[in-house]
Amino acid sequence: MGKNSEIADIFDKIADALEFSGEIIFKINAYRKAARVLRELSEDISKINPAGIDGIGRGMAEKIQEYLTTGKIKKYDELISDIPEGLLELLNVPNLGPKTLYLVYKQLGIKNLSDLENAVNDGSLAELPGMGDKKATNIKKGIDLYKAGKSRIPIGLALPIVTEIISALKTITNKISPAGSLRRMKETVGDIDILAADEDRDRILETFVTHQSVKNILLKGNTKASVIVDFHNLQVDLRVVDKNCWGAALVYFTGSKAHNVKMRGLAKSKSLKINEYGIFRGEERIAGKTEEDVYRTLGMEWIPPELREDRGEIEASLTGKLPRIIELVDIKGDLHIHSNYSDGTDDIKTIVLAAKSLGYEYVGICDHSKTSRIARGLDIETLKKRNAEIDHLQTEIQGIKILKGMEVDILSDGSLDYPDTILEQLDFVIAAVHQGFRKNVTYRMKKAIDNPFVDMLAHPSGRLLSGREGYDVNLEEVMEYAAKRDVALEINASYDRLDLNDTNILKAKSFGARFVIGTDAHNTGMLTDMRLGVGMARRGWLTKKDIINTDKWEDIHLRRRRKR
DNA sequence: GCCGTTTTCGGCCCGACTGTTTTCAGTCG
Repeated sequence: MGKNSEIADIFDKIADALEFSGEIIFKINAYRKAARVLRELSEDISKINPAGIDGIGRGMAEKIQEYLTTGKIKKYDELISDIPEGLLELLNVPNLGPKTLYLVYKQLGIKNLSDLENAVNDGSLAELPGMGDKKATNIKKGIDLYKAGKSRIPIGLALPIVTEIISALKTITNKISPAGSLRRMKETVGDIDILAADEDRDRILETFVTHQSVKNILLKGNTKASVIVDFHNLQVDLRVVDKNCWGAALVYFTGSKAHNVKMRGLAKSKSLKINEYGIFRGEERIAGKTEEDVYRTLGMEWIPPELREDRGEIEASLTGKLPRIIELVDIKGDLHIHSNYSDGTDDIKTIVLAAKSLGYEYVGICDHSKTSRIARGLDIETLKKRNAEIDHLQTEIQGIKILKGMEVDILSDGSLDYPDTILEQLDFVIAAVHQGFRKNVTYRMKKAIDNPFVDMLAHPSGRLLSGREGYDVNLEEVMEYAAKRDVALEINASYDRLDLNDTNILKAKSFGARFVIGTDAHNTGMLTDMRLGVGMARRGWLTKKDIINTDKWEDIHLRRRRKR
């Protein structure tokens, strides 16, 4: 939705500028809310009357109209006129907020990231009023996270733009696929690789570099082109190969590097040579048309891209012991969805119908508990009201089971946010840490796991791909504890979380843990993030059996159903 | 800046944590 997100971006930038200038927080929040509303709007804002939408008042409606007619918003231009360009970008540095940014700007004249780094390193930042060594150290950490996060973006953000480009190219050729880390479903991606096979290379390359998302062309030759797209300044490389080389090229460009190195070594041990054009015995090309062909020639089964990290997949393939990893179609329901009873956007009925249209057999409504005030957590009365609504709705809607779940906060002493008598009335409980990230998290999580009504543990590490460190927790200890007590570990499929990630999944699996994949969706559009969670599970070598929401609801071996 | 309307003004965004402080400010979710 082009205009919607363009205007939303400007509103967010206005909010940043206001925050920097010390404006009252309510005005800032009004802009942020309007931005969010615009992003989540299903209609094109240029086609409807913005007045009347919740969160868009007269002022916002006027600014929207102004943008639609003139292409700019005067208020924004005025606000940023005396702020150095790029300065507000530093608000994305974790641990550096608007107040501190204003302080270092006024006192030290800091205008960009390298200024900031210098001020941290030479100690001048630490000497400012209200600052100190620890704050400076935290900002330094923030700078490191910021830099690391900037070079790669979450796969969930990259997928839509890649899908868009690929579908544009599909009008020309059917032989086209993402490659690289995107195809392997890594949690973040740097550059994007796309592979195509076509006779008419010029036409496909030309279509690619003239795609509407392309901001500038880095290079364009006979077989490949590189561009920067107008989305997080992402670099996208397209390579076009001969149809006969498709399989070999796809293996080569999918990687990983470690996987390819081992494959080449294997080929060499059989007196063969493997490259992006095929497998060769001397001068003779003996394979390369399909991926299956390539692997078979080396005595292997085809290996799913998500496993190609040299974590034992080549050995397993050679001995016919590759696991049959989970697929998206195996998922029978989503158990982590927020309704508008807490901080979700959609009402329960909308969610249920969306879940049904995805083919799910059951859907778990899963709102925040009362202590998560900012997320509009439910007090007990509201919870009862919500549950009654679910009961009523179930009489109305057939063909999908609606489950009463809650994402219940683990409090600072490790107790849960509702008494057991309330937890008992729910179909399932996902326990979650939402505050006190540095405070006895290991102890608190274990204590929560001890509660017989806790069935699952939400986003166990707590890290965000956008740059928040996870909880201060001994994750292995918690995962092993949960595995022994039959509490399922969540693979949170929200694009910024992907938590547990692949390495943690592999570790947890070694403890015999069971898993649940949930989207943590806050609107129905986010339900499709399930594919990201499944991707993570596949990277963690999980099969259908490892994941509880691949079973029918009645058959799920739920913690609370155990004999106690 | 938005919202409701018993109020066209006065609420709204609250609590935890950290680090700097000695009573609080900044950041985060």
